[in-house]
Amino acid sequence: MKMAPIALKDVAREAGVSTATVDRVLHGRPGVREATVRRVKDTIERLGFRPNTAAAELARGRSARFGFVMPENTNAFMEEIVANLAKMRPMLSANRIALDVVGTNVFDPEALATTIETAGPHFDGIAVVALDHPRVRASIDELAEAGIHVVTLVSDVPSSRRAHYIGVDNTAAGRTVGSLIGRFTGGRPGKVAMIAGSLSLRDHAERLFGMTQVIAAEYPNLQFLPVAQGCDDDGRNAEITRGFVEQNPDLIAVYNIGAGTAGVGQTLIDSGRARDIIFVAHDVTPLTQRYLLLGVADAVISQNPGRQARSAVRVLTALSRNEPPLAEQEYIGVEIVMRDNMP
Amino acid sequence: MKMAPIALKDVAREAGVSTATVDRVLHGRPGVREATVRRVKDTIERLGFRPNTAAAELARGRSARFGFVMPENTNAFMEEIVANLAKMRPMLSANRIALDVVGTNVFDPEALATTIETAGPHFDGIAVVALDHPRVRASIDELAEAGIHVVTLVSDVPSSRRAHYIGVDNTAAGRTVGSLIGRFTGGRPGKVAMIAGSLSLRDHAERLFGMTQVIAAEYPNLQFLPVAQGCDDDGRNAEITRGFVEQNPDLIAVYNIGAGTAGVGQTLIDSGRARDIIFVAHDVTPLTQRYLLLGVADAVISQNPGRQARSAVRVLTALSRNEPPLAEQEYIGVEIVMRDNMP
DNA sequence: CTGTTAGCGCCTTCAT
DNA sequence: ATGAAGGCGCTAACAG
Repeated sequence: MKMAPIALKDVAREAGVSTATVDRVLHGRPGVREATVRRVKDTIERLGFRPNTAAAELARGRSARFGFVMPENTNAFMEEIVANLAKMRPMLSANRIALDVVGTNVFDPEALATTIETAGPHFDGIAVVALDHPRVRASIDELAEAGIHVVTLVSDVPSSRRAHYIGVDNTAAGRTVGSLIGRFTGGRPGKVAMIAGSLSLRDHAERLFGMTQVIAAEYPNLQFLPVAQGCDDDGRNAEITRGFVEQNPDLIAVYNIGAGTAGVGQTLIDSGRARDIIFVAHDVTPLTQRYLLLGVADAVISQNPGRQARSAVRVLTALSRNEPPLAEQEYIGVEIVMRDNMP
Repeated sequence: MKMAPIALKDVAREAGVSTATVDRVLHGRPGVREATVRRVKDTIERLGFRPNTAAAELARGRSARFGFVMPENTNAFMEEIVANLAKMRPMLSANRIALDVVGTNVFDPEALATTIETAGPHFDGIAVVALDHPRVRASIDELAEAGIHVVTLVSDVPSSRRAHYIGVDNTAAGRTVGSLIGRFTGGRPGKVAMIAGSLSLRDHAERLFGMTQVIAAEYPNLQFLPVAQGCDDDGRNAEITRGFVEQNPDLIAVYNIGAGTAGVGQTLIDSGRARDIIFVAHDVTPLTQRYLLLGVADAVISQNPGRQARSAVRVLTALSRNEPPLAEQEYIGVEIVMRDNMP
């Protein structure tokens, strides 16, 4: 007892019009009398008709190509995103959508903007790991103006015309770290060290802001050491950390805001104080997982790269079909990963 | 300069066979000489052909109907799942897949098993919030035997023939809570109270196990009070909590393993010790969010209901198409939610 | 303004 | 063992 699903032609018959007219009404195309529109809409409503996606896709026969503008000097996190994109390719190509990854120096506004402007027009939509800079913003706006969908990935340019930001709220991430460190130190007094890659990176600055905000307001037992910048480099970070450890016997917590976690971690281990000093870092990698297991790191803040990759593709796909992305589904949260809830 | 994508007919032409033969090879159907199979496969490989999903779906014209066997006396978490399923309906019906929610008493093995056996055959696949009980296991195995895909949701029956479990590792969730409480108490001595709904529920028992395991092994400063069972009921939980608070001036942490969090929370607030006693509960709801904001709750463990709903549908869909679900994408992690990283 | 018609790319009888 | 041909439900070009 399975009845055939309602098709467009059923609506046409019931409404006493042709399928072409129903199609026009369905897509709000002009050239249909108001009265007819109403009648068709009523019929659609009455029959509970939903156009078959597969048929529509096939008939439209259009394909899409999306570009991902990613940093060239890959770190583990970015590599994960790229790897996940690669993993989706077969499935996507079965839906006639193609993905290209374009490498660039995302730290150089000029280079990034040029890449966006040059590569952008080849695509139906692009995802950009963006630096928040006027020059970059202009290039994004220009593309958007030209009808190419732009989404920002991992790092946002809030004031631009990007259609969507896929990534976490870095201030919230920082606040979370602040609370974690505050709670983990349990009221004991001591010094807290923060190591950023570069404070001219929006995400690093925001994380730092959130973290210090919470600690300053709620954990008077903790004192900040001056923020260091290590360019996300293991060597520099190791040196910086060594300085902190040696000069501060009362060092109680370290927050590595960016990459270069190996440099920080190894120095803590070498100092013999790894298990006493609270250490919070970002991104789940084999290294940070090991640190969690060993008790070197106490928590890792993660922004699920796989999910961000899939989300970016979904959003770009939705945009190129003129459908609204489902905000709730695309929300990327700040994830706290500890030893016991590692993926 | 956009070249037409490779279609099945291109493969047919290149291989010197008909489209029907290519189709047979593509789906491993019999009736093709070994040599031909090889030739066609090579051609597919060489051209990088991927069958167009939309066209395949359309031509197959099949539809699917999935059943969700859910608890009848809804709690907020289950309601969220149902609400999310409802939200997906329009999109799914455009893909010719329908969803039915079947209510039942999931705590009564007999009732649950009967529902599974009765409702199951009407569907192409079902998702069950399952109780781990021989009677239930048998009904799942029977359905699976009959070729109906079964996935367990939220609560697993590991030894059954279910094709997939969509939910968190509750032992890991418990261990996470143990670590959180251990860290948050920062070495101070005190008593820890645990309130379960019922220890005959697998998930509650597992959470308790994980939590006590960690605390017993790593936080000798903490002592357990005897586990209470409050049937996930606010009233019972309030009473239980009152007992704990009044009789233990050194109560330092409370873990509510199941639902009925309002009962626990309100009692803590009334006692005036809410901010001093560490309180960890499960599931993000308006209530627990408020508790986090107020400092009544210190952390909430979440198993994203929306994600589980979507995952269940994706997995059932994949199964009914004889495709393997993508394990990585369907992994549901234990999420730690604190005041600063609330969704 | 509205209808006719020819596909989109694959699957599925039915022949051969 | 293989091929020919007719859809699946919707869209778009072209008539009228």
